[in-house]
Amino acid sequence: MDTKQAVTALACLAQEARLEIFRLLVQTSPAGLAAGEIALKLNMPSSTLSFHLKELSHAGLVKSSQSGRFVYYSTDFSTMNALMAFLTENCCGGKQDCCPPAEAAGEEK
Amino acid sequence: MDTKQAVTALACLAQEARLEIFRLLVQTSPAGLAAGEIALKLNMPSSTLSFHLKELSHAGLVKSSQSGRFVYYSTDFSTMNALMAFLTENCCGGKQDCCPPAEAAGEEK
DNA sequence: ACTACATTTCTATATTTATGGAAATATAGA
DNA sequence: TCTATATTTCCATAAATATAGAAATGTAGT
Repeated sequence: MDTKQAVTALACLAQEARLEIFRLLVQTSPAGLAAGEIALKLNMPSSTLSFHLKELSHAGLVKSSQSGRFVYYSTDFSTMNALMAFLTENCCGGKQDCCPPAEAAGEEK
Repeated sequence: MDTKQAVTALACLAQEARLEIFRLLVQTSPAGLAAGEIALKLNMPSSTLSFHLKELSHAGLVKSSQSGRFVYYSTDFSTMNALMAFLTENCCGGKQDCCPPAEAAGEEK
């Protein structure tokens, strides 16, 4: 992931409505939710939701699949993964400090 | 860190100029740099830089300390830490998947 | 106090982004 | 085809954000 992609992904999550949408999809992962269900749960006009879903899709943070009249959205974890790696590397000095995974390997600095 | 703080921090980093500033400060951590040095390195007008530094300060991502006529800026890792924790918890389903052990550079799933 | 330099605030402007109603599009069933 | 429902696109408007020159402020040395 390069800087531009990171900025796009960050900008996507840096918006209350979109962060809510994304968190909801994380919670319901991997099944996902139809657009209408999201709109209902978050009490959001469909056009506004559609706008945000497009942004999230464009940033690669969510993926969609049509099923009949419904469009299901779900988290694309690979992008979130890449974003976390980018931040760890570029914004945490590569230090484990910023990434507390409670790992077993025992490497310490 | 609550949602509002997370959105503020994310919005701060979701801007090319600010991300550059922050990365530069991470690289020069923990010493930090004077505002003028940053402006020089990034070739940025001082007023523009000052605007962005204020944003970063307000988000708690950087801290400053005056020394004579210079104001030194440096990374506040505790906020970045909290942001990473927030993302891991809320946007990665609490899974380790999103928080790779940093040593596996080119690992692909 | 005066000068030099560092940084911030003021100000205006340009640009981007968010919102939501209305219309259009897509899908399925009778 | 007609109708009902799901989702998206179109559009206008409102709001937030970025940029940078000019002026103001702060700090130190003479």
